[in-house]
Amino acid sequence: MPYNKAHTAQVKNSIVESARILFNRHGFEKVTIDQIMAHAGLTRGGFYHHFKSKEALYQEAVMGFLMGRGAQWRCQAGIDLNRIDDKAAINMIKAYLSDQHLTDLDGQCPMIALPSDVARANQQVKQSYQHLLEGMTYLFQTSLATIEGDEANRAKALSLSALCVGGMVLARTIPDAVLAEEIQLAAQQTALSLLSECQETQDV
Amino acid sequence: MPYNKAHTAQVKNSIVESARILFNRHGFEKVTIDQIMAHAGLTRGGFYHHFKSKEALYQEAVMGFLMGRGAQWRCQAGIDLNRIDDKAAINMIKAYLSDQHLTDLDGQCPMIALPSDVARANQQVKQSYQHLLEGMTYLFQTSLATIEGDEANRAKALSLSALCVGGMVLARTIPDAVLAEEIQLAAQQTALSLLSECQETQDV
DNA sequence: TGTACATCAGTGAACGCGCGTTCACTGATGTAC
DNA sequence: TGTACATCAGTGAACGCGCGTTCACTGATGTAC
Repeated sequence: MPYNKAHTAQVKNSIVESARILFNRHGFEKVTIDQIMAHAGLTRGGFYHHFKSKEALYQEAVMGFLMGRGAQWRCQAGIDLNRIDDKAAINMIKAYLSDQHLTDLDGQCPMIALPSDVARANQQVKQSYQHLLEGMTYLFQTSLATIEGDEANRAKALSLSALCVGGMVLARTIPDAVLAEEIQLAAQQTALSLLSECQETQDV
Repeated sequence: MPYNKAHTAQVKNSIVESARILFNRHGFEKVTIDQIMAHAGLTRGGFYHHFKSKEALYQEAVMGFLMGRGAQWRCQAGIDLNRIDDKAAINMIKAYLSDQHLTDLDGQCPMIALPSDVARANQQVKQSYQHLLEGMTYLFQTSLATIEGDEANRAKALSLSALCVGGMVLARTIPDAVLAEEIQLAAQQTALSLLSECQETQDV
């Protein structure tokens, strides 16, 4: 009997994590299996012991963010998915639309790093992407509900997601760093004012 | 003397237009020069009489949208860049965040169709992308200025751009059509309410 | 008006490289006895 | 405790295909005379 399951799982996980980082940086097409395996300290051939194809890995890499690097990210931002309070939305907006998130290409949310790549990938990859969006929207919606009750928050939660992702996608893509900073800050400011609107409603 | 300049320009333009459509649909990497030339009714070899490389074409394809398909798009939306009035922002939001724009993969704004592709392309391509964003932001900012004067509109104009692009990028990428529709409508609703905020301010 | 000709857009075969995938093999692991 | 062995993760060479780019050639164009 060779190698225990823990070892196999660990190796597989390190391939997924390497892939996630490299896809984030260079996109799905431009990253080769060689590069991914080398990044994980392995060689090409072993790849197909762990994955059916390159695209199967893609799906796992996008999906893996939520529980892997994303969990770490949420922790730093002071967000606990099991206890979403009125501060969760504010924390999310500030952390998502931050300089640090914009600069950290490796750890960036795949919704920012890979939108047009995913739009052309297979159904499973898109599904993973959708899970990320649903997670973010759920967080906003639940957090908003603690402030002003349930109704009419759905649209606001979706808009906050769009503002977060849109602001960061644009900031990441345009070459002028000053303009990038400006749009990221503007989006943050508008998102926060959409939140405080709610609190005012509550106060009245 | 072979062929006049008008003919050459026309052929070049049809290659750029074919490229724009195919890039929009399948992304930069997945489209081959063969496919582009065939779409334009030509064969492979002639390509290098018109462009230095595939990436040079990419830049022209993104850039070309503003004056080509984009001009047509603005016209349908009732927007005249030479006369930006208070209705321009409303028209833009309604047309940009519309079902028609979401469905029309070929004619879609490259800011939606190609964000993560462009983020990894060369400086010129990114510059073209930035021009598109600047054009949109300029429209919002100028339109807002007719409502409530100049100050503090910059941030709002940038946020509207982020909301428009973000809403459409997400709607385009997620596989659930119902959710896609929902986010597109939510973003539109929020964008329009950001505008009417301004008008209320003006009334006071 | 008609003909020779210079130009260069357009053609399609060929080149060369890179990458996803396959495959025969090696050798580390841990169980069986 | 020690040894033989079955398993399969990991290796690296090889395959085959596709694509960006090059190149020698063709032939349509429109000027020159």
